[in-house]
Amino acid sequence: MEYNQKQLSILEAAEKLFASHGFHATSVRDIAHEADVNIAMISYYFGSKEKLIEAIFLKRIIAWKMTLTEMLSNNGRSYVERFDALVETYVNRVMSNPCFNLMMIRAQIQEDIAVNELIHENKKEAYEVIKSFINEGQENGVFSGDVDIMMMVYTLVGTTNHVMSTRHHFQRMSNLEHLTDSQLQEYLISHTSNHLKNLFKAILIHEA
Amino acid sequence: MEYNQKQLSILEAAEKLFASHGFHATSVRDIAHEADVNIAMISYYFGSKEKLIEAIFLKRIIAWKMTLTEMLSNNGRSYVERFDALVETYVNRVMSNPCFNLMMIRAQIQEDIAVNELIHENKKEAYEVIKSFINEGQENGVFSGDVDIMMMVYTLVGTTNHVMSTRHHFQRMSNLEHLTDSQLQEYLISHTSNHLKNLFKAILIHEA
DNA sequence: TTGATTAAATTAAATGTTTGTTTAACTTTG
DNA sequence: CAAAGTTAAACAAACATTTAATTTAATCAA
Repeated sequence: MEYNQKQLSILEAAEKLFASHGFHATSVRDIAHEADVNIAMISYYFGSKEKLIEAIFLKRIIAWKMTLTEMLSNNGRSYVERFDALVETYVNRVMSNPCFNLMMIRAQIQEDIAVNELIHENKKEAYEVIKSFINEGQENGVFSGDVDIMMMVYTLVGTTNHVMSTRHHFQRMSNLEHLTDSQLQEYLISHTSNHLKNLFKAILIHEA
Repeated sequence: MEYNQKQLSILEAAEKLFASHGFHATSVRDIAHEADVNIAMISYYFGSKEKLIEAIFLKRIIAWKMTLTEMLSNNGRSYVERFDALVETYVNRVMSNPCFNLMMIRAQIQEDIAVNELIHENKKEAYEVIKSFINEGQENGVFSGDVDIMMMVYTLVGTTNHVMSTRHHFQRMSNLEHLTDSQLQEYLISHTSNHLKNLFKAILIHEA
């Protein structure tokens, strides 16, 4: 799991190219060129193009699982605070790593890719963690009881993914073409997470 | 624009294969085989693989534009009724045509595909139609004034797309594996549109 | 209704390019 | 000096597209 500099530049280049052109449209030659290494190094280090994409997913998925669990099990903060943190952190993470998340979206659509099962298992685990958290909040009377948690998670993920993956459409439609890429990213993070937090609170929090 | 039976079976086969494997992973040989026509017929009728995908998009986009405009400009129904119809019809349309909509999602992610500009123009048009409708409802005091219409549309599209594109993950996570594909589809349509209608009404309708 | 003529439809085969991967030779490193 | 790293070249397979030959369908004068 420890990668040297050459392996890391291959992983980075592959993530970038797989994200913008797709797995099949990206040749190992393209990756080698982008990473500035010889073509044979990819087979040498990763075995094959398929194994390469698997390595990319594993690296990211493990990192997210840790963040999620730590974030929700932190008992120093209230349920609402932790829920807000969940939305904010998720949105931030997706917007800050467009390349990887585009790969993720693509892989979920594709049915014939090997990493698909890996993704499903980890999505399920993540969902169970969130569900337990909400259920706990419901038992403590903080969250409303008649919430479809699954659909709420789908709205969180679906909205964020859609904003991220069509961010340049969004930019043009909102007349934000004067913003730089990082300014746009900042705008989308705050805008999307505020929108979602409002939306969820409207159905999740008992009226005072 | 009038297609014969052979052209239609090519279009149908291509839509199916592009959707499940992606544009680049689908060879014209695969399409020819699925459509049960000779390989050369695809170049003969559509010129190239690129032109073929453009033809598919044009066919669908024109149909949706008509539906949307008719639906919202129907003055026989109230604003709320028309808004509900918008959500319901959109969700229904996406869920009932998974192949085409997966192609759409894919194309929006991909930056180097020719149809991308076509999609952007039509998304913008559709958004303007919806925005005018909501604004009209706001002027008439039916809808709340402080709604981020753009983000709401992104939640509609994002949630629906995400449910549709990961519908088999959804099925497994919800323990609905006993349902047939068409039963699942029906379940997802009602479930998703109800969820979204509730969500939007919570932020869109003035409290009575 | 015939037979000739022409354009459209259809085909198998060939084209030249690009693909992922391997090889075998070479260089660097410990 | 052996193991790991690196390379250009070679490999067969698959790719989109074109070609040239053949069949089908339509038109129309006799």
